[in-house]
Amino acid sequence: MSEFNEHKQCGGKNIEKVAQIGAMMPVEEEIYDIAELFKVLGDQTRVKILFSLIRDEMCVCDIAELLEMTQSAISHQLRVLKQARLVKYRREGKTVYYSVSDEHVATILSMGMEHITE
Amino acid sequence: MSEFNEHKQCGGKNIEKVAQIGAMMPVEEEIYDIAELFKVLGDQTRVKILFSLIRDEMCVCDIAELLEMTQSAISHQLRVLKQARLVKYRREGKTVYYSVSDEHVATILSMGMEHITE
DNA sequence: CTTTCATATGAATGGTTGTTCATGTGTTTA
DNA sequence: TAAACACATGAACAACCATTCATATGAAAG
Repeated sequence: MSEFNEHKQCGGKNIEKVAQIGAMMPVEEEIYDIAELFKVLGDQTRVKILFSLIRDEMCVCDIAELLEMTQSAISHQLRVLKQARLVKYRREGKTVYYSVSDEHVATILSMGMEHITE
Repeated sequence: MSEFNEHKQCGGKNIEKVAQIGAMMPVEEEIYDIAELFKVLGDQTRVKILFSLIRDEMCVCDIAELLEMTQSAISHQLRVLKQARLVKYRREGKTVYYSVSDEHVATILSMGMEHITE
């Protein structure tokens, strides 16, 4: 029990436990992808954009007006969200309408909302 | 002199829609907190730590050994996770054991895992 | 008390990132 | 055709961040 859990210069005797938990760890690529996903969600502007698009699709300049930011800044962030497959778009003439890629996005955001309100 | 009204046609047509969606937006403080939460989750090292602690509590040097990183780096990241209330700790002599603060953490991580595997 | 061990922390640094500015692309209209 | 419009994009810059290094707590053992 505890006599096999003693430390010796930081890391001598918990080899079993470390190996066991290490075996359950997702592979490096999955870790990378998950961190990248949350990194994309870790920005106020992008969170605001997603909360907007959850309600209804919107064109770029309407998002810019809503968030009181430049069209360029919004466009840059939409690119990041698009690359993370969090939003999709459709073209209608000069206008491009963005929307969340699926209902999964709303779920993740509401999980975040739940965590901060407790 | 609104620099946000540069796009005349687009901004003019959708005033109602913009106002409507703006009214449904979470307040600034909630947006900030949600973005901060995801920012904490947006790092490979912290994701690995959380995936480890989901299985069982662990002391700092075991985490360092598992992830093949220095004790200092792990300690710094545990501080970030602790401030975000994602992990808790208990002291036992010289050793400090960390664990996830609640089962909510596993839910958020599995949501991320779901999104990247499609 | 002194030493050793586990962990915490401050400072420095190299790398990353969000916004701005200027410009480019593609579409519609005059 | 040319002009106007909606959006995209490259470069630059300041702000931020994760790790390293050195050092500081704090607890148990000698």
